[in-house]
Amino acid sequence: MVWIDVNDSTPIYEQIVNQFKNLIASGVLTTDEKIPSVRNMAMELSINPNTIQKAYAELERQGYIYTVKGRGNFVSQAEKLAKLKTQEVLEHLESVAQEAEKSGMEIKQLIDYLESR
Amino acid sequence: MVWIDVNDSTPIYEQIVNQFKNLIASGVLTTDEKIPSVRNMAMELSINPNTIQKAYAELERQGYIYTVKGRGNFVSQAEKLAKLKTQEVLEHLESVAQEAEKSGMEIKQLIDYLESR
Amino acid sequence: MVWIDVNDSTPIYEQIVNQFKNLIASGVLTTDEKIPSVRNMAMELSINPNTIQKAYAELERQGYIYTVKGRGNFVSQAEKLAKLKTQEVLEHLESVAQEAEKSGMEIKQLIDYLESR
Amino acid sequence: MVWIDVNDSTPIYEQIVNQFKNLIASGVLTTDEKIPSVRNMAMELSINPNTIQKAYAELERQGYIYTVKGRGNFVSQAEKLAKLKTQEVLEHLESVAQEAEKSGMEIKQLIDYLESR
DNA sequence: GTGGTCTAGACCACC
DNA sequence: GTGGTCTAGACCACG
Repeated sequence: MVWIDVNDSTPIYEQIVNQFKNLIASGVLTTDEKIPSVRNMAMELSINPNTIQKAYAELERQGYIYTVKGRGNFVSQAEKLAKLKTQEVLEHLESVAQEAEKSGMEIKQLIDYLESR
Repeated sequence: MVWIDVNDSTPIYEQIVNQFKNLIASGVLTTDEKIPSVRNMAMELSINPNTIQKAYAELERQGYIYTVKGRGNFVSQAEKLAKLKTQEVLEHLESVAQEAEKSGMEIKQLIDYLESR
Repeated sequence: MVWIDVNDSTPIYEQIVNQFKNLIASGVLTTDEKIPSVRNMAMELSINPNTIQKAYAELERQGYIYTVKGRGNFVSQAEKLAKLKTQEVLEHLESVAQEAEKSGMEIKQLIDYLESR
Repeated sequence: MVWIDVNDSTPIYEQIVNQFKNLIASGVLTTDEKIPSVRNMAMELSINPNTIQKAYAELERQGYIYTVKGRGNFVSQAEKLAKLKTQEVLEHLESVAQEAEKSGMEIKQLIDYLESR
């Protein structure tokens, strides 16, 4: 369900965070569903438990999951989260749009690219 | 012409690189134009010359400027570079598009956003 | 495994880069093998860590190694790199060939030299 | 007869030295022929006379030209110089050969390349 | 004055 | 522990 790419320069914990956000936003993980424990996840990916811990803490901070001590980590209300993620993607899109403008491109070029994909 | 944002977590040298790439791509800096010397730039921004050095080395590596020892740094053929930068922006756009798909969004949402800007 | 020659006018970081490229191309270092950490290398050669850093950054840029933050630097797919290095050597050979022609020599002289080595 | 390439990272004075060495070795310039004065050369190439001075000094040091105060600079015995240059080229070839061996290549590959040019 | 390299020492993010 | 960035200050080659 989740995997890591050591060749990718983005921090491992961040790779994990991103993948969970995608899984939740796309509906693969549903509201109140339990996600793997820190230990299991660490063993499965054979990485340091601290790294998983950090990823889960970040997911909780951003509101994607909630923690119940002694029971595990669970997905928050997924419908709301989909909107959250959508907004985040649009913010990234906004960044690209601004980058394009700063370098003298027209927004139309971006639209053309998306349509021709 | 160029400034740095200490609150921005991206490395200073990278901020400088990006700004020069934009200035060149947008035609503000023209072919063979001299850019500020390492020392002047460092004093103006009150940061260490080594940091500017690193930024300029990266710009040269990416082909945006060329260096003449003892004389300074100069803008490469700007027309070609604009295309280079355009391609780079489209790659960033592609990343966002893939991120959108992974989280269950439709590309149309992105196009809508761009058109309504 | 690696050493530096202070009498050599080529920059220290470049000497290190070249030696690693040779070690990788010749198969002494194999795919995914870990190379010494920046700090260890610096202590062993008793030079500044920044210089090693620069060398490793250059090796990564040229695709010979990849970096995992917090873990270290590792050799990329060595088989492909051997071809890369071969191509580089042939480019150097081409330079010599052109130099020979400019100064009125015959290519045959070069071949004779290589055969009589 | 001689020109400089500012985009080339090799020092200007060295570019001039190399070109004269080639012109002499290939017989374009003959024994005791006068070469342009420092001033003329500097004006023609629109560069600093000091740079030409440095180039001529280097050529004299290597035995390619000799200076007569108040009269100018002249080409040394060209036949000997051709051999000198030949030897230099072979030394460069030797460097490439050693580089090839260090990276696990066969000398035959170099010969093949030269023959197929 | 220009860029290029190196040292010494520090701080941060990541694992 | 790892690599990445930055500062401060120095020396060299080049023009």
